[in-house]
Order: sequence, then C-alpha cells, then structure tokens
Amino acid sequence: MSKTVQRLETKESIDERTQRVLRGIIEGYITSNEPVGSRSLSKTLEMGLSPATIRNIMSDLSDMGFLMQLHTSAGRIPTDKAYRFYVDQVVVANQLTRKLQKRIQEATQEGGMNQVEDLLISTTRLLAGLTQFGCLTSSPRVETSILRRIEFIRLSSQQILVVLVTRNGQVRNKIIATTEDLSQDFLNTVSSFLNEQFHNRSLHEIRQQILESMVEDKERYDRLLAQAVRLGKKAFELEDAPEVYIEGQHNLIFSERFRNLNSARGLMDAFEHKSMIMNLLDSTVEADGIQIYIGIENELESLQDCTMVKAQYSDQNNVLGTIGVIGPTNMDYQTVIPVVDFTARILSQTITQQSSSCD
Amino acid sequence: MSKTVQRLETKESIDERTQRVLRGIIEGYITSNEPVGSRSLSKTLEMGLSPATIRNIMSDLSDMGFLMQLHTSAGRIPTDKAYRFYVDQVVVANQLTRKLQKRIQEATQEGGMNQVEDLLISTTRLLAGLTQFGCLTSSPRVETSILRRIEFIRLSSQQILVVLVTRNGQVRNKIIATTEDLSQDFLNTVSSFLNEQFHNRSLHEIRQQILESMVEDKERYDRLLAQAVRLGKKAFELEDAPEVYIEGQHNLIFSERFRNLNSARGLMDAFEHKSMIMNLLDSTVEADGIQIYIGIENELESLQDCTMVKAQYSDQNNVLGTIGVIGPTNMDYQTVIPVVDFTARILSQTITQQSSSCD
DNA sequence: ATTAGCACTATCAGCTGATGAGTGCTAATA
DNA sequence: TATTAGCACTCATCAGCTGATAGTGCTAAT
Repeated sequence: MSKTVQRLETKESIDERTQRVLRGIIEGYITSNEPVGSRSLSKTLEMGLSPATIRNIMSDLSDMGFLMQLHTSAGRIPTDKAYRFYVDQVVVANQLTRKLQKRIQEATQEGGMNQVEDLLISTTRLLAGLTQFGCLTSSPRVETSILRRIEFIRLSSQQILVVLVTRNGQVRNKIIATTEDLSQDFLNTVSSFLNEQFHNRSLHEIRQQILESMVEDKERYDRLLAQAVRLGKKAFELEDAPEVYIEGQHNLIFSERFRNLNSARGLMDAFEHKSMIMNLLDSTVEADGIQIYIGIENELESLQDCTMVKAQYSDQNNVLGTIGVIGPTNMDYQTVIPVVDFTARILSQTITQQSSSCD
Repeated sequence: MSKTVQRLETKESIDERTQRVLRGIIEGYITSNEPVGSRSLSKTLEMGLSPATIRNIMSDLSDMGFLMQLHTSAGRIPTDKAYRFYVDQVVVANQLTRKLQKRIQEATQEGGMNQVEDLLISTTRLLAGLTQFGCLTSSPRVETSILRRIEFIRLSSQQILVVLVTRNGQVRNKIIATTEDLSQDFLNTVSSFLNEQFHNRSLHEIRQQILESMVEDKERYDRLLAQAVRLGKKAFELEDAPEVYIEGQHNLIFSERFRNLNSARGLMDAFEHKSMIMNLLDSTVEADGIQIYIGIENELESLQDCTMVKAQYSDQNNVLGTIGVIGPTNMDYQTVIPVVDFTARILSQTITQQSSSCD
C-alpha cells in the first residue's frame, strides 16, 4: 500500500530508434500476449536491424526499467513504466471507427431508457461487451443531486412511502415509519411545502438546511411546519447507498491474458465490496478527460496486475459519476482508450438531454 | 437436452448392508472430495468387513449404476443416481443447530429492511455465505402481485412518474411520456379513481380488465374516465422484468470441488442471462417443500455437474418466488437442505409480517 | 556502430521406470 | 455358502532424463 506511487514518470530522453524498438515490443506483446524476442522483432520491425543490435537496445531498455524477463532466455515483456510511456507518448487521440461510434450511440439510445439506472446498466454492459473486460460504473451520487420533486404516499397508519426524483431522472423510494397516523391530504400539503421550499436545491444542501431549521426555536413553527420538517428529515436521510454497476466479471476470470488466477480472485473479492469499488472509481486525481492507471499505479493491491481506464460523465453542470474498464496491463490501448472516452461522452450527452427535458 | 429425465428413480431394493456401504461411499466422497477405495472404506465403516468383501459389494453397486470410476484403479465415486438415493432415503429432516437458526433469523431481521428487495438481496447473500455456494433468488412476480396503491406524479409537461406499490411492499417506478399536459390535480383524481377501482386486485387482473374496458363502447366514458383508463394501461404495462438476485458466484468459480472449469464457465454465461435463471428457478414441478435437482436431473446443460437445492417462499396466500443454491453434486446435503428450507421459511414469515402490517 | 558467431540457459514435450492405490479373479476358509 | 486372503494386473502420477527450441550475453571481426 504505497500511497506514494501516483504515476510513473519518464524523465529520460530516449533516442528515436530506441523508442521505435520499445514501441515494437509493446505492440508485439499486446497483440500476441507472448514475450517478444530479438529475432522475431528484427523481422517485424523492418528497420534493417539485426537481432544482435536489437538485443543491445533491449539490454539498454531493460536497464532503464522499460523491459523485464520472466526468466533468462525468454523474450522480454514491457513493464508498467513501458505502458505508461506508450500511453503518454504514442497513443494520441486515435479516432474510433464510424461503425463503433454508431454502435455505442445506438445502444445508449434504445427505448425504455427513461430511467437513469437502466441507461447506466445498459451502458456498463455495452462497454464490457465491446472491450471484453470488466466494466464498472458509479451512479450519480444522490448526495449532490438536485431535487426535482418529492412526494409522500400514505401506505398505512404507520407507513409512508417517500418518492424522491432528482433532476437527472433518478427515482428513489423509501418507506418510513410513523408513530402518528397522517392523512394523505396532510401529506400532500407537506409535499407541496417541501417542493416549494427546496426545488432545485441539492439534497446535501437540503439536509443541511433542515437540520438548521430543527435547532432553531421550535416555537416559531406551527404544527404543519414542524411535521414537514420532521418528515423531510427522515426522507432525506438517505442511506448513502453507493450504487455501482458491474458487468463482465467473467471476462476477467476467464481471460487468457491473466496469467495468475490469484489476481482474478482478488478482484472478485474486491467486487463483492461495492463501497471499495466506489472509492476506486471516484478517487479522481485530475479534473476531466480520461484517466489511466497502469499496474502498480493502482492503489488497490489486487488491481496491480491490471490497467484501469476510466472517464467521468456529467450533465451540463456537474460531474455525476465515473465509468471505467479493468483489463490486463497489455490491453489494446489504441482502441480501449477511445472507446471508453467516447462512451463517457455519449453517456453525458444522453443524460444531459434527459435532465433538460423537464420544465 | 433430454427433457425426459425428470427425476432418477430407484426401483431396486437394496439390502441393508449394501445400503450402508453405499452410504459410506457417498459420505466419504462428500467429506473428502476424493474417490473412495475399498481399503479405506473398510476402516471407516467399522462393520468388520474386509476390503475384498467391500470390493464385491462395490462391484454390485457399480452394476446397479450407483458408482463409477474415473479410471480403472481409482476409487469409486457416487453417480447422480446415488445422490438421489442418498437424498431420498438417508437425509431425513435433519435439524438445524440452534446457532445456525439464530444466525439466519437475525440476518433477515436486520433494520432498514422495509423494502422487500433489500430483504431478498440480503437473504440471498446470507445463503451464499452460509453454504459457500452460488445462491439465486427470484423476486415476486409483479404480474401476480396485489395492488396496494398507485400514484401518478407530474414531472414535466411530457413526463409522468408512476409509483406502484404492491401488497407485499414492492415499489415500482416508471416514467411514462404523455402528449397532453396533465395537471397534478387531474392526476390525483385519476389515481384515486384507479385506487378505488382496483384496490386489492392482482396486477394481472387489472390489466385484463383495463383492456376490456377499452374495447367497450368508448362513448360511455367521460373524459376523466377515458384518461384514467389510458394512463392506467400505460402504467400497468410493466415490462415483465424478471428480477433475479445472484450472490456468491465466486464461490462456484473458485470451488475446489469443481474439477472442470468449463462447467463453471457455462454457469457464468448462464448467469448473464437473467431470464434463463428465472425459468430455472420458477419451473417448479412439485407444489411445496424443498426441491432438489441432482446433476443430469437439471435441464440446463451447464448445470448438469451441479446440484440445485431450492425452496419457494410465500406470503399467507400465494407463492411469491423461489430461493435456491447451486453447488457441486457432492455437497453436504445433510446441512444444505435444512439451511435452504429454514431460510425459505423465515423469508416467508418475514414477508408475511410485512404485508399484513398494512391496513 | 554494427553484426556474426558462439557459449550458455531455461522451457517444453516426450520418454522412461518406479511407485502406489485400487481393482478383479480365484482359491482357500469358516 | 458367504467371506476373505492372495495375487496378478491396470492405470495415474511423479521424478528424472532427453533433445529441440528460442532466447540471451559476450566477444571479436567488420
């Protein structure tokens, strides 16, 4: 658990030819998933370099920490540092094929998606399918969502259903218990009071304000107001349920690219604890754009054989959540990165449309 | 896909001593997960039989189809037929330890469970934890649930939120689109009309009746009624979302008892298709009590190396759904069966309490 | 600076024989 | 007649050996 490692740096300047060799090794390993040796590389590179020369360069790269061998007399494989170099220097804004773009767009615009949750689930599944990796998505934090509507429905003399709709279309239900028997008429009055009072405020704000109201001199309130505040308090005491959608776990487990099942097991265990995953997704360092954590750059130990590629999605005002994939460090960055990026953009776009379609 | 196999029969009458040997082999294999040979069995059985005698008996049992060998010169392992015999003849209503009983009861009675879904999820998780197998639960079919309350909430000029509460405490939300702008007052009238009309009827019935109303002479309706029927139709057109909760998948994958990863892979694939699982759970042959499908008794091919133990849960009137575990055929039936049984009972009990607590 | 050549090394597949657990059969036994 | 001891046999597994292969590092020649 070294919190110091945040991002591998590449200070050394490497000359052009060496870079091309390194790149060749990385891409070779990405496509074949086999250690690459000097002879085969000499052929594929087509730079007119003999295997011996390649070996010398490889030796240098090993010294610099870009390559390693699983054992002597095996080919070399890239280190995390090499992938970092690759991602930073080589993979620049590759364009997605039109075909893929269309596929993503269509999948997110399928009918019946008016509930944000459905949209998130299907997007997560889509990304898992496209990349063949595990895919995680964190749902918008209810905390920071904007209230669009709150309603109380009397179920019985002791039970009231609270329905809470946020601006971006999330609907939360909660059944709360009451000691007093409250009529539906009364509840309607309370609802409309709260709606008027708190329309377009974030749930966080609202909760704060309610708490403040309660410490104020209670005598100033009439019975209605007091009840309203009391009900409101209960209603907004939402469990901070960290919703995370996970799809494609089996991709991780049965992936050929994971040499050791142990790390897969660790991942599965991690997936059981959704709050852990939540932290993973939402601990965001840089503001926007795509974020990539390669191998040991991941804080979570069981992730240190993996690469996580994630991007935030948002509506017109705020960042709402994160969507990301987890795969082997030798994933095909050239396509995975733009796929995640594009998916997040489309997701943002769709949600923005939805939340602006209200009055 | 032989739909003929429903349940393995044991017509032959086996004499007492042979039964004891068979039982010894089954239990030996269950505890050790190793083929059991004549010599070790001779010791553990303590019946004063020599290995040679045991071998003769084993040979007979093999002929009868109760035992098989993975290869010559390995011990014998029970066939599905043997487990069927074991479950039918030997495992009779074993009592759960008080300790386990308490643990199950406590887990289902944890606070904050007023929503049925939470209860189901936590029960599923509990059972997966207790048995260390995969656990599946189907949620009550909305189809057959009894309507407790329906409410419309105006979100915008084109969007209305439908909130639907069933008698057993399930809450469903659905956002429907409208062409006309309907006021909240109007929606309230519609709600109360529908509530009055359809209180305590099953959603299925209601839908039927609404459809009938629509084909009747429309002239007889005033505008309100027509709107009400139209909204009602949309509201009750719930996607037949088969909710299934799955927990403990990783138990299956990493289980030592699964010799071949392939079957685990098949299972994972099956789990991806929730509707498949739904059928699996709800295709019920016998009325009540616990049901056990051993190996090839399972229709689903990828399940044919597994045993599924499932039981239905219900409220005071109707069967609501099924809860079950999937594990290796050589699971410890003596404890798994009563655990599933007891859990289903407790689940029924808890839900019954909840749904009877309304007016 | 590059490369050809050579010695070295680790892995892998295939073969070997030894070991051990377990069986089936038969003849002796109670 | 049912049981058992004894024996030959089978098969899976394992350690040890083999040669082939694919890779490296180093050095000397170009």
